[in-house]
Amino acid sequence: MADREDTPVKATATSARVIEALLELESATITELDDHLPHSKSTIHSHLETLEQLGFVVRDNWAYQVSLRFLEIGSVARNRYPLYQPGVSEVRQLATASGLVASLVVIERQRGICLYTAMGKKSDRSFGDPGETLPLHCTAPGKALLAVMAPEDVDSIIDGHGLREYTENTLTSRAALDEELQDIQSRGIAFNREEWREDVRGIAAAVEGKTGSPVGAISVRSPTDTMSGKRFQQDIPGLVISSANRLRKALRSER
Amino acid sequence: MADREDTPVKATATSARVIEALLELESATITELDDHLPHSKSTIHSHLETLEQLGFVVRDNWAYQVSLRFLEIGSVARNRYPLYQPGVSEVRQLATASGLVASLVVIERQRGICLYTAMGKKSDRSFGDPGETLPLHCTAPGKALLAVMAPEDVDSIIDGHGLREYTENTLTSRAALDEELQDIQSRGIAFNREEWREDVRGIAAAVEGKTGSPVGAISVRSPTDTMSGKRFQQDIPGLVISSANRLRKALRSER
DNA sequence: GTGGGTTTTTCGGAATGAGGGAATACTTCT
DNA sequence: AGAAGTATTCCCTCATTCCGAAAAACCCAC
Repeated sequence: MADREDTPVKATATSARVIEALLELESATITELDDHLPHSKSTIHSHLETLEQLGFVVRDNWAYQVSLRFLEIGSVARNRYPLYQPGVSEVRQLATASGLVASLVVIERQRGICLYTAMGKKSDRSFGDPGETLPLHCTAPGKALLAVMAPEDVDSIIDGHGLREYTENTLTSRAALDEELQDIQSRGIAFNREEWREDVRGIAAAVEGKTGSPVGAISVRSPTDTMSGKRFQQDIPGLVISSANRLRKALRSER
Repeated sequence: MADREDTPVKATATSARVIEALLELESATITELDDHLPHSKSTIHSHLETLEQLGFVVRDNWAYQVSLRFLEIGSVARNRYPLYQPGVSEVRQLATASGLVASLVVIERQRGICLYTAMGKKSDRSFGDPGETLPLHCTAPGKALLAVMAPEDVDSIIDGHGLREYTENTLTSRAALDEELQDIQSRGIAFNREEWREDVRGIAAAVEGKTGSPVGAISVRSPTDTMSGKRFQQDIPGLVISSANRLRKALRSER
């Protein structure tokens, strides 16, 4: 979220700010938006009316909200990923086999983004909604993806986002991260030991395209008590690796 | 898609047109967009650069595409619906029990919109993506919703959209539709007998809020050969009705 | 019903920014 | 290297965005 004032088309940026404010407030009136935005009420009113006519915003009396149009467009964006269709069934199977939360993650706009999440028996759905972003340097799928990326791309991402410390386990030095990525690269699997959130461990494997560039990662996560010992070191990693292998094969046969 | 030239903020409408063109073309260059849009290349370039900076569009060299940001925002829009969370598990259960495709549908912007779709054993995923719109007058969930709406709202929807004929079974006269809605209202269940697409039958029940206004519908659909006779008349309708009842109860206990 | 407080919507005017066309930079193929 | 096609920049003009204030709509209590 750097400077967003230098866009060529300012009015579109204003509309985007209105949408963003609607996201934060869930549902808002014009006066509420007026408090959260550096614009006059009449301006906000114009943009809301425009966005409503275009179908991006719905109003219930005086409460404005973002519409499901975003979901429709988002579905198109998601279906574009060749990983998606074969990934869904693979993630479901992985969730069932492990009993944990399994996700499909891709990289877009230098961020990790969740495409799909399936839940196993003993999992609570705390996060992992489609479209949700997750940091790359301190999650299992994020690190798995970084490990197969071109070094210059990794540099540009780390330079842009830094290595924010989420927990005491977060790797915050570039050297430590590089060493870890080397490790992940040689083993073909990435671990997250409560580096992002307390009491959440994760395991992930990246899936590369034919050029070696990453197309996504498949991952599972769970509270620490269900992810420790041999289960964390061998059993679950085995499931993840074979899922990733099946996915690679499915992708290769498709195109 | 009526006149969209009279929006207060024209630049936002232009950006929306660019996004829409990107949806149709899946992925496009500036010159391709130039052919599909009544704007100069420099204008299109400005809007694409703006949309990219705002995160709504991504580019891979010269191919522009809509981004997963829409999915993220769409998720927020979807989670706003109180029907969604309890509906997902109900739809899954219904899909498993029936072996067919089950969906959760709501009304927004005078259209039926699919919130979630689950698939049973013998179902192919031909349509039903989240965010997908479906006509109201010739689908089971659509008719179920119309049947519990206030008459004036039904009028305004029919007036706005008409009764387009999709197949020879589509109800195209207002009188026939009204009679059908009456029927649905008294039975509490709606049927679609290939009125929208050939060889697709559907069954749905609406879920009303405390004020009687509809909050959504739960439905199943399948090719005709698996939906006929007693199965179509009794077995599946029974499953749908009990699902809807459980959903009503779940909604009532939540708030 | 009637009226006050609140919120939305309309209206005009001034400054700015959107948009078109042509020129330039870039990439890719021959 | 040259050519063809593409993206990007530049500049100028007219339309438009944006604001502030006034008007209208709405909700509440009385």
